[in-house]
Amino acid sequence: MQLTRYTDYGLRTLIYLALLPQGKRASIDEISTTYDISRNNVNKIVHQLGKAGIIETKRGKGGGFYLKQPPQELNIGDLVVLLENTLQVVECSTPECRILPACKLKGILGQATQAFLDSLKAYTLADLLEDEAKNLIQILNIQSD
Amino acid sequence: MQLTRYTDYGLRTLIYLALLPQGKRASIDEISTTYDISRNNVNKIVHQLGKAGIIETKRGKGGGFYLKQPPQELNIGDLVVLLENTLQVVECSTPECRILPACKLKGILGQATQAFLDSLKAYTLADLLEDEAKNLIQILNIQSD
DNA sequence: AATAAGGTGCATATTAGATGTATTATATAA
DNA sequence: TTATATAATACATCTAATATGCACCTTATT
Repeated sequence: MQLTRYTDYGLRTLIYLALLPQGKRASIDEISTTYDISRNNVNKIVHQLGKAGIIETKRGKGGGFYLKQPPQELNIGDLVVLLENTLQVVECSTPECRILPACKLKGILGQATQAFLDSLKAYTLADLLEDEAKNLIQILNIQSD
Repeated sequence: MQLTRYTDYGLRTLIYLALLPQGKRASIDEISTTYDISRNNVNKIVHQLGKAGIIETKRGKGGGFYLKQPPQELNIGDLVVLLENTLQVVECSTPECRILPACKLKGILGQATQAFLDSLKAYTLADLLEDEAKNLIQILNIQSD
C-alpha cells in the first residue's frame, strides 16, 4: 500500500512553498533541482495545484508560483485526495470480481480508507513545518530576501 | 493508494475457505478457476498462508487446504498486514529525500496508516460472510457435501 | 507405478508510474 | 521588438513492481 511519488512530490513542493518568504515565488526548476525530482513531474504537479486553486502560477520572465492560502488552511487529507489518482484500494471491476454483488470487503476497505483520510485531516501544511521550519529552510537553502 | 492484487486475492481465497463445509478441502486449481486468477498467484498465496499457520495444507492426491481457525478468529487487519508486502506509504530513503531529518510527514502518514489498519482490525473474516454466506456459496458454486 | 496434489525457482509479460523531449504560450525587460 | 525566462501542453519512452507462465520437484494416495 503506497501513495504515488507524484503525491509525495506534491506535498514536498507545498512544504517548500510554505517556507518561502512572503511575496516570493518559486520556479519549477528550483523545486526540481532542490529535491532532485524530474522537472516534468514538478511541472505536472504545479499545473495541477494551479488549476485546483492551491497556488497562483504566473508565466513568463519573473514568473513562478506561490501558495494562495496560508499553510494553516491547507489540510493534508484534502491535499492527498487531490494529488492521489485513486483511493480505491482494490479493483473490483477490471476485471469484474465474481463475488462483487455479495462482497462486503469493498465497504470495509472503504471505511478503512476513510479512517486513513480522517487521520490526515487532523493536520495542515503548517503542522508539517512546526518546530522544523528553520531546519527545513536551511536544508532546502531557501533565501530570506 | 492501492493494495496489491495479491492481497486482494488472498482475502478472496480466505472467503472461499470460510464458506467450505466442515472437513472439506479446497485445491489451488479450484480457487484459481473459480475466481479466474492465475494459478501461480494462488499457489504463492496458499503457500504463504500455510507457512503463516492460517491454513493447513496437504500435498498429494486428495490433498488441499482448509482454515485452521474459525473465521471469527481471523482479523482482517492482521491478514492485510500479512499479505501486503509494504505498508510504508511513502519511500523516504530510495532515493533518500533531502528533508528526511526534518520531515514530519513520515510520522503523520504512519499514524494514518495505523488508523487504516485499526479500522480493519474491527472486522474478522466472519464479518465478510455475514448475511451473504448463502449468496456467496451459490455464486462460488460451493458444494455442500 | 500412476496420479493428483502442493512446493520451488526462474523467466516473461503487463502496467502504472516516472521521466525525457519537444514545442507552444505568455510575460518581462533590454 | 527582440531576447529571455517562465509555465502549459503533448506525446514518447523508460523503469520497476506486480502479475503471470512454465517447468520441474516433492509428497501422498490409490
